[in-house]
Amino acid sequence: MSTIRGARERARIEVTAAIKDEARKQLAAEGAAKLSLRAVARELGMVSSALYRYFPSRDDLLTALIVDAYDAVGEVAEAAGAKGDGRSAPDAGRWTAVACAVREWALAHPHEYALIYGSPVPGYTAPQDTVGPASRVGLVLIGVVRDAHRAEGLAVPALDPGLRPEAARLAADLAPDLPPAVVAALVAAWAQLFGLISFELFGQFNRVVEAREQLFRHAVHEIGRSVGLLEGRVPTGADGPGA
Amino acid sequence: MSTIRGARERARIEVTAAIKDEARKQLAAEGAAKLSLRAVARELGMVSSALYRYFPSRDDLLTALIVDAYDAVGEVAEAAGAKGDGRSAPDAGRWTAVACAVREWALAHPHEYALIYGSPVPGYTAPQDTVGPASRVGLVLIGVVRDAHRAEGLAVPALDPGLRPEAARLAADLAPDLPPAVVAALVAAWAQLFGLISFELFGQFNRVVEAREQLFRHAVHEIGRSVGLLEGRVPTGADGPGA
DNA sequence: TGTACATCAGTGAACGCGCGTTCACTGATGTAC
DNA sequence: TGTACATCAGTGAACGCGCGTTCACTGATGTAC
Repeated sequence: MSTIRGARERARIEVTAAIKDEARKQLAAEGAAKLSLRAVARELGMVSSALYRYFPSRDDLLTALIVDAYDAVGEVAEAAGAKGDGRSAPDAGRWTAVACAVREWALAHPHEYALIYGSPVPGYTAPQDTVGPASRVGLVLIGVVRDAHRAEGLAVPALDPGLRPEAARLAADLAPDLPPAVVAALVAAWAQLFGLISFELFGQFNRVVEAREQLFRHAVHEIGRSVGLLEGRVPTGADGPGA
Repeated sequence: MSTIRGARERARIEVTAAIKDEARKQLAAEGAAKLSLRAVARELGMVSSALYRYFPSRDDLLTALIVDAYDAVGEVAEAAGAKGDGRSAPDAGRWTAVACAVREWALAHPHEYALIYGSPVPGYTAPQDTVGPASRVGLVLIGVVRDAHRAEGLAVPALDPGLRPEAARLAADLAPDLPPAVVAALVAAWAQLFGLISFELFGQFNRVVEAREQLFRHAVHEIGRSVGLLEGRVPTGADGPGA
């Protein structure tokens, strides 16, 4: 029924995809601010007004790209988080695997990464459609920690009393089954993880850091510890004793 | 001698400053990608070609704004780092003070922050002039940790063997007087700190985190611990025992 | 199966806009004698 | 102090460009009888 509805519908799906692909190419070449409907149409051999059959405006095309990007990185994170799923797996390893998967996706798609985790596009405000896809990576991180908690493999971190109400609120919203201290630490960890990726991608590590993957893995491992994940081995080598 | 050289020179300095101020205003209104020489000139009651007496091109104006922004946040960080300077001060407190100062500057100047710590402006490559100013915040953080180290108030963190060569290289480049493990942790901490600020500023915390300053302070305190700074009190409240 | 009509993808011209940069110029400010 | 010349900030017109969006249109694809 809804599978194949005829040439018209199939053509529409294909052309829509072609427009998004070409737009992604231009994103990679010029950045989001310079993404232009006319240039996309030109490259596809269409006339610019034809695109309006597919996207009512430039902003809607941007929104579609943003949703796709969130979904792409979310999928990659979910796949990495699923490997060796369940409580038998070493959770510190899964945590690192998810972080590394996100980083690798970002390195492979720097402009799509910038689109969703960089400075907001001026004059553009993300509509409601983006919030679901935007949360996928976060949910994977929560999932890893939840599994560790269920397996009693979590050392609940200390919680600053001043942060207690906010931590309780965050936990109620995001993961009622986890200790508030863990959820608060998770939210911070989430931001810190993307901070490492953004600094690498946006050039702040240029002429400073060389062994970027190693530094990343090490830092991610430490961040994992900050949310309570117990000692695993860092894949690049052995650990010394902790503080 | 070099102080006052006549009306022409003074006028030049004033007009240059006025151009940068107006450009900063437009940055705040529209973002870096849409910064336009013509709009700046228009707002100043000049003709667009007149700006070429002051900046040889749009990119040079952008560079000047970038340098100014790095200098502004660097100055703020240095001031916060200098308060209670020397080894008698509680270094964890200074660490937090520097981080909070940077965050507050960022909240007050979101577009200037985005200009230097957000996604790179497409088609623009930062010239050499920016590297000095760009390193000021990092140097302040190194300074705080160095003072702690001199006062023997530093718990040198464990170093993953796989990271040892990179850590040694980083230490040689950035702070030969500090243990390599500390320098590697510092570089990661630097990125993580800005990750927290960027997530807040770029909207990732919208509808998620409410008590942002508290979460920030807490996370910064933990990051300070990850580089080896010893227990201080978090200004917002008391700490529980560590892991 | 065949015809009449509806749908809709794509066209091409046009609207009105803003941009960075160049160039020959005017006229005020500064300098040397 | 006064004159001749050099410097240089700012003008105004122009160049060539690209943009998002609208609109009346053509012609192919799909639908109902």
